[in-house]
Amino acid sequence: MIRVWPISPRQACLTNKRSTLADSDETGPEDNFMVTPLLKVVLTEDDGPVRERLARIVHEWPEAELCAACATLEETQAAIEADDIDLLITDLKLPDGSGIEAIRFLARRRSEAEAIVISVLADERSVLAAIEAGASGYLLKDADSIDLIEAIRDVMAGRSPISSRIARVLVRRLSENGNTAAENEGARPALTEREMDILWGIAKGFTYGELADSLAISRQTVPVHIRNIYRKLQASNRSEAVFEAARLGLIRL
Amino acid sequence: MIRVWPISPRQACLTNKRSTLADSDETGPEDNFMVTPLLKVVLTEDDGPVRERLARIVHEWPEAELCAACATLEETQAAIEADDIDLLITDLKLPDGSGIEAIRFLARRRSEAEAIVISVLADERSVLAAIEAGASGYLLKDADSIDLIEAIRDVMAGRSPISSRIARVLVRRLSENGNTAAENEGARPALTEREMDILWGIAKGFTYGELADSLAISRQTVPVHIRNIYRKLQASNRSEAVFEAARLGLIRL
DNA sequence: TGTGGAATACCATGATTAGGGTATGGCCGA
DNA sequence: TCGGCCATACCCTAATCATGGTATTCCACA
Repeated sequence: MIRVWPISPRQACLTNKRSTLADSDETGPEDNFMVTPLLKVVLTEDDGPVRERLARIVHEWPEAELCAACATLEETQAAIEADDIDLLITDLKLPDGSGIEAIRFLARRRSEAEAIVISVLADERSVLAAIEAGASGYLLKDADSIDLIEAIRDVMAGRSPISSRIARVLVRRLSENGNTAAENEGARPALTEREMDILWGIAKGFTYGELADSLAISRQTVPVHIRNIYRKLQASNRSEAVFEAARLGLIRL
Repeated sequence: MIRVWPISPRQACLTNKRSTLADSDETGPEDNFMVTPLLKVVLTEDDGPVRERLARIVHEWPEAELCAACATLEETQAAIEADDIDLLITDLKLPDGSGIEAIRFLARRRSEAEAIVISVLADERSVLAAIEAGASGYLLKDADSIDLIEAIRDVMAGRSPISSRIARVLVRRLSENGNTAAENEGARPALTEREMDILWGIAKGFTYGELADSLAISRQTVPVHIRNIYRKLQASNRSEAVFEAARLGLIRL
């Protein structure tokens, strides 16, 4: 079965050139439309009734083809192996492992496929692990009524359907980065330009002589700068200075 | 005017301990409710008609008090100064600056206040800057119809109302972290436990003698491990080894 | 069951480098 | 004019690097 399907940003991005996609489409003046096979979906959920309910939603949606409805990690991996799927919708708590492993498995096989998590878990570890594994969507099961089709449309269009409670975890994580960076900014000792040059050389393992040559200064001047760096970083030798500098973000790694 | 208001996780978190938080799931016993004044809101939006529309929504909502409806950054900062507000709803593009500055300003004055961005901007820089400045919500203006009240409820309950297109930016950023970490995992040389001990000591600036003492091994053994570390990290001295180790994420800073 | 390899540990020495101290002078902005 | 930054110079001690070795344990593979 073949259907007309609007090009998603994701798809356009994934094949190489947009022109390839556009050229293969002869259905009309709108080159935003192309002939696309059904979206191949695998659904994983260990709870039978819930799985049935979700499966029915996907199944009744004419734009997708439900390749498999799995209850375990093993089944899911088999389903991913068996078929080049476009989307995995998975629970996290599975009897034989975590849905995160399924997402990783999918990412390795088909990096262009998408994954949506549907789970009751909202703790930071689960959420971040799922995102880092490659999930693009994360819906909380306790939501009054998950609009699964809306979520699928979102994710295939390059957006991320995420419950607001889950989103808070992401926001907190990212804002922490900002805060710590900003805090360190204040506590960061001010090194002079020359000292930064020297610091870089130290990190790269240069000796006094190499440092002097590369900066075109006297060999005897180098250790003076180095000692000033030690004082400012409260270090007493090179490796400690590099460690402190890295910790304070003075050196970009 | 005084109203009964459920404790938000945010508020619970600020008052004291996490236990309060866990118990505060909506319909619990009476001590989950407290007497609270109206939510004090400042709204900033440079486009007049849009501002009027949003202001009316907030104004007509009985649970909030609209302290000010501003068109510029300056007005916003003045409004924040004038009143201990609970929530800032702001656009990013303002005639005299960025709404991000308003968020930063608010974070400095009242760190417990929340901020929601409503903007047409969806680029990574704007989104991440807003989040790092302290925004908890980010709604895209092109959304068909923003449910502002729902967003306010979300954010005051410790959730993060975020448009799915914006969420994708956050997801991408966080999953990149995961990927680079995972990639480095592969390229990362495998140091033995002993070598990691030694590496730590090096980073802290220990000498051979201190290293030997702290690990209870012979002074002569230390340089052997160190040379092995150099070989594995392709370094030729201590500082370079620390630098490489930090770069590869072998050392948590 | 044996055997190779890796990791760990120990020993020794000469050449090189780093670290600490102290001193002097030029330059520039407050 | 003073202080901070940069640069230069010398000397001495301590530490490191690159070499040589040898021995033990443990694990994987044949």
